[in-house]
Amino acid sequence: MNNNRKAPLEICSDCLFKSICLQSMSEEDFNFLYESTIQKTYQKGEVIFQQGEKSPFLVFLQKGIVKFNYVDSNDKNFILTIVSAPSLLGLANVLNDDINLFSIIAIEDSMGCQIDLNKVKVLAMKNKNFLISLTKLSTDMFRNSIYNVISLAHKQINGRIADILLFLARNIYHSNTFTLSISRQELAEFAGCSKENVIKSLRALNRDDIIRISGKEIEILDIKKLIKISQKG
Amino acid sequence: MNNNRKAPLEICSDCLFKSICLQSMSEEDFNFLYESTIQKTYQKGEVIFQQGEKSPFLVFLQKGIVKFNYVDSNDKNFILTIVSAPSLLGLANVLNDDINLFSIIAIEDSMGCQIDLNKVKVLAMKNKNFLISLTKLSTDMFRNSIYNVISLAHKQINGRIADILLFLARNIYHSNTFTLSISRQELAEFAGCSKENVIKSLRALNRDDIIRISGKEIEILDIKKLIKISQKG
DNA sequence: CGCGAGCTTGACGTTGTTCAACTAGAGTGG
DNA sequence: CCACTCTAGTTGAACAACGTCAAGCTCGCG
Repeated sequence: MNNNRKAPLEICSDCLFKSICLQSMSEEDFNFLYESTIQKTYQKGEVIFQQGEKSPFLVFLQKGIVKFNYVDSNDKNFILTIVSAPSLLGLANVLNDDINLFSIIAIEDSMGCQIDLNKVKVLAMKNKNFLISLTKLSTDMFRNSIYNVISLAHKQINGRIADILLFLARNIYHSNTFTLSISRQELAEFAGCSKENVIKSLRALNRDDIIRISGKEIEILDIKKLIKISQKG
Repeated sequence: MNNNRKAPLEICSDCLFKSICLQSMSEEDFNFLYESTIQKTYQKGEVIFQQGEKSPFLVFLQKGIVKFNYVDSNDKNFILTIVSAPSLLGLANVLNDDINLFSIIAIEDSMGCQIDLNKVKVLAMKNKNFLISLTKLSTDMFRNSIYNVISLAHKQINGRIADILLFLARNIYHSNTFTLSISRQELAEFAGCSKENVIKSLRALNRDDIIRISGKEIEILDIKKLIKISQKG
């Protein structure tokens, strides 16, 4: 497999994950972790973690964008959140070694390193600063998810679409102009509504000169109005 | 203040929090924590953690039921979840010492012990097993919140009310017959809809002999049908 | 060129909100 | 003891929001 190789040290020399690790562990411990690390590329649509299965690794996403996708008992898809590199994926399973609650799927061609979960556990037990770092990452996720609950549960479509656009601009694309990595259908799965209503909401924002859309190209023209719509719900 | 006293060791002898702590720390360490612990009673409606403030303590809820309440910028209330004793409250702030994201408010007369957060941190740094226990509790919360997101975001009212009734019966009251601790309005804040629709949904379930309601008394008669409604959405 | 997937639009029915009116029970003061 | 008031609960009607459906469109690709 050409998308699956041992991470060569040279390109790892400026690896963010390495530098984060070295803040809380010795070079020796990092090399112990690094030994069994596998660099992988993921094409758009490829599943990194499969809902319902166990995964004996974490993935440090070096490049790309992924969605957290939950499929319910009626085979409906829900996007719980979208995450861009750099990010450590799979943490929800570090301490409880349960099956994956949801899938993580690339929505852009991505690259990441599979890190042996057992070794992570060994190091976390051995090194409290590393454990604290992991725990912080994990609780951050919880905090973020609360805002998602509130947005989804209690705003109507325009407010939710505004939320999502702001989220994408701020947290994923880091720009007010971006090319959407997901379809209208997936936007609907994120917003918790039908794709038709996503379209109508986007059109209305376009008509009112708050955003400019052209296919998957989106530009936020008036971020203050967008924030107002988000807050009003 | 008569609702605020040093926890006397005698009634603490069969304390669940103590026995949990002693699984991962020495008696000496527990006494260090215990020294500054204050036992408090909270009346129904009393705020235990205030959204927007910092709280230099955790609370181990020994008795009672509380709601996690978020107030948004439009002064609307949202109940994020309901938790019953025994439970450790305030954990979201252990590692990130930010302000409280939401309030925690008693919905039944309750009793809990305030535990000094700084001492918890000292012990968590010193004792990795304790830190792991705390982290597990914290990630459990995250996992549970995912199901909440899905229910709230993507089900219609009957499904959400069914979810809430099942949640209350299983996780809070531990019985299919219970006396609601919250008003219809609060149920609406939990379900993310208007109180009128909560009432109509409850009436319909009552009419179909799936539940029996009389004021705040609720009895689940046909749990299988209720589960079916919950799954159907 | 023609196919297919994703996108878009409008019509229509369903679901949920808002509003206003009414009821029941609890507390208060004369 | 009776008004009076306050709050929570309830009901129905009008209206708005949203989902579904069916049809047509666009664009990339073979």
